[in-house]
Order: sequence, then C-alpha cells, then structure tokens
Amino acid sequence: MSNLSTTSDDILASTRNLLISGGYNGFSYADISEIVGIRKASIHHHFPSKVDLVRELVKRYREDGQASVAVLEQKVPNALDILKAYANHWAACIEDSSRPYCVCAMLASELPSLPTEVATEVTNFFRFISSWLALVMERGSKQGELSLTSAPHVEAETFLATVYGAMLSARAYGKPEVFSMILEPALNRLTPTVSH
Amino acid sequence: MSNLSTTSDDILASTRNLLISGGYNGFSYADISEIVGIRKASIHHHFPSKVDLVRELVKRYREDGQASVAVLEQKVPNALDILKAYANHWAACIEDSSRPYCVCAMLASELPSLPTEVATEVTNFFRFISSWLALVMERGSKQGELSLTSAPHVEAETFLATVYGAMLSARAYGKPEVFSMILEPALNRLTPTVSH
DNA sequence: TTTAAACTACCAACTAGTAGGAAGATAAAA
DNA sequence: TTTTATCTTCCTACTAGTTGGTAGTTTAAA
Repeated sequence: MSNLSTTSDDILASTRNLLISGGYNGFSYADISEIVGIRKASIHHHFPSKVDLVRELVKRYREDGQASVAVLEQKVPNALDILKAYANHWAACIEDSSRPYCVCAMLASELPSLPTEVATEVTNFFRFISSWLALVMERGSKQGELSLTSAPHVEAETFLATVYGAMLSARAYGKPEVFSMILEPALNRLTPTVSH
Repeated sequence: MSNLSTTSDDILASTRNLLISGGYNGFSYADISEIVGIRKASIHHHFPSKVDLVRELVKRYREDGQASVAVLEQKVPNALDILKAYANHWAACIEDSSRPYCVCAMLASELPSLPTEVATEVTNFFRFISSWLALVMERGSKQGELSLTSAPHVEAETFLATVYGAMLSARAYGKPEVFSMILEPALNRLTPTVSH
C-alpha cells in the first residue's frame, strides 16, 4: 500500500471542499491547517499566497476537466449521450453530496471581487466548457444525433446555463432531485424525434 | 426637495451592492461605514449584528419582489408578456450594470456556510419566485398564451434555472449580452405557434 | 426630559503572511 | 566512505491589519 497523496494535494483537496461551501472569502489558511493537520505556516511553503493556492486549484480543475472530456469523447460517440453523461456526472455529485457544486460556479458569482489572476482562470474555465459544448452541439446536429432550434453556440450556452442554474436551484431548495427534474426535459428537447 | 432616504436605507443599499459583488464574507461593517459616511459602531445601532443586517436585506428583497410581481400581474395580462418582462428586467439590470446580479443568487451559492437565519430567508425567496412562475405557467398554458412541453412547475423551475444560469454566464464571461442571447430562444420555445 | 442616532475608544479573535530554525533526505566532493 | 552542502518540509513565534461587536458618551430633535 503506497502513499500516493502528497501534502500539496491534500491542501488542494481541502481548499476545494471549503471553496465549494463558502467561496473565496469563506475560508482561511487556519481552516485548511486544521483539516490537513499541518500548521498554517507550512501551507505557505506549498502555496506562498492565497491567490497562488486558488489560482493553482482552478487551473488544475480546468485541466482535469479537459482530461475527463477527452476520455468521454473517446468512450461515447453519440453527442446526445455525451450531454447526458455530462448531466449525469453533476446529478451524481449533487445527489451523493460528494462535490455538490462547481468550484467555478462558486467563484464566477464572486468574480467582481476576486483577485484578477483567479478571475482570469475562472473565465478560462467557462470558455473551455462553452466551446467544448458548442463543438458537441455542432457535431451532433450534423450527424442527426441532436435536434437544435438555434445555432450550436447558442444551444451550448443555453445548455450550460441550464446545468448551472439547476445546480443553484438544487442548492437553494436543499433538494438534490431538482437538478434532474430540470435536466431531463432539457435533454428531451435536444433528442431527435424518430422518423418512420 | 425632501430627503426621503434614511440612514438605515443607505446602509441596506450599500450592503446590497457589496453583497452583489462579493457575497456574505466579501464585505465588512468597515466597508459600509466608508460608503455611507458614518462610523462602524453607528451601523450596529441600526443593525445589531451582520446576521440582522443581511436577514433584513433579504426579507425586504423578497417583499419588494412580491410587490413588483403584483404590479406586473396587474399591468400585463398575457403570461408570455409577463415572462418577457421578467427577463427584460434582468437583462436591463445586467446591461446597465446597475444591479448586475441577484442578491439571492449570490447568497444561494454560499448557502451551506451561511448563518441559518439568512439561509432560511434565501430559500424562502426562491420558493416565492418558483411558485409565482409556476402559477404564470399554468395560467398561460390554460389560456393558450404559453406552449408548455412539461408540467407547469417543471417549466417554472426550468425557466428560473435558465434565468439564473444566464446571469452567471454573463458574469463569468464579462459579457452582459450573453443573458439575452440565452433568454431569447428560451422565450421563443414557450411562444405558441400561430395556427391558421 | 426623554429618546434616537451618532460618536470615541475600545476589545478579543482572526486574517494573510513573514522570519528563522530544526529535521531529514539527497547528492556531490573529499 | 565520509564529509559537506543543498533542498524539502515542517515547525514555533511573530506581525500588522481586519473582523464583528461592545461600553459609554455626546448631540440634537420631540
């Protein structure tokens, strides 16, 4: 049994959890130190400043997302199935309350008050997700796997807004099932009607 | 020219602006005191604690919302026009950056880390908007002013999620026009097709 | 003369961040 | 092989500034 987790990873993991629950100003180095079990000053060794810490977290969050997307695209050929898998990923996270909110949704809502380095990284994340979804929409439309009523990039933004809005609603009501309740008809709308 | 603004109202107004930009933990009594032009301690005279201040703010935010909805319902008979007016309200706020984000969207994302008194008030706000929209959907559907593809309460949640998701996207990209880009097709989808 | 609303002057707790050092591992020079 | 130097990781101890909040006082209007 090897020890694969480094202290730096533990710090990032606890930062992610704290960030998801209370945002950028909702946690401190003291909070992290309690969870990870090292002293405050030791965190500064790994991440000199809070900006460094959160910037790195968001950067990796995007990179991990890009990697997951690559795997998904390889495994699942059908565009509609990709959208369903993406929705199901969040539905599962919210319902088992493992990662019940997106780090970047949290930070995006605080965007005007964030340090610019962090804000830039957050914007980059949304640009990535959005352009990926636009590609999925376009391909799915061409291959008859998706039925679009607007331009692919508009459908992408609509879908993204629905996912993130549903995430917020689930949190606001304290009812995880609200997410799926909203996503199900949204996906149905994109499903092509069977012609015979 | 009478002075209609009280100190207490000034405090609430600056709290709202600070809250919209950085959330519950993103502002302090010192910030408010600088803007309003009174000493920190004087704010405590009007609102003994931060919880009192934000709870009162959210309570009034909901009450103002309920009043606006009542006026809207009286002025605008058609259900689709009501939804359009609601969307236009937010589009205008975002585009002229007067109130570019909803106080309760901000607080809802921080919900798990909020004082329970505030959290309850935030949940109440969403319940109010949601049940109002459900009523609009149901009435509009019955009178042929809206074309629904799901149950009224599901359409209401979908519309709400779209509005709040679009709000987040506009903020994330720093592009106010994204809001209308998303809302336009969402409203089109609810528009009945003219039969002839 | 009572009362509301502002004030000055605090407070303890917490904030991000720094200085400097101890312990161990690694690696290169003797 | 031993010594010396460097690097990593963590530590204790500290700082300057901020946080929400309190105690007691003045001011001005009813």
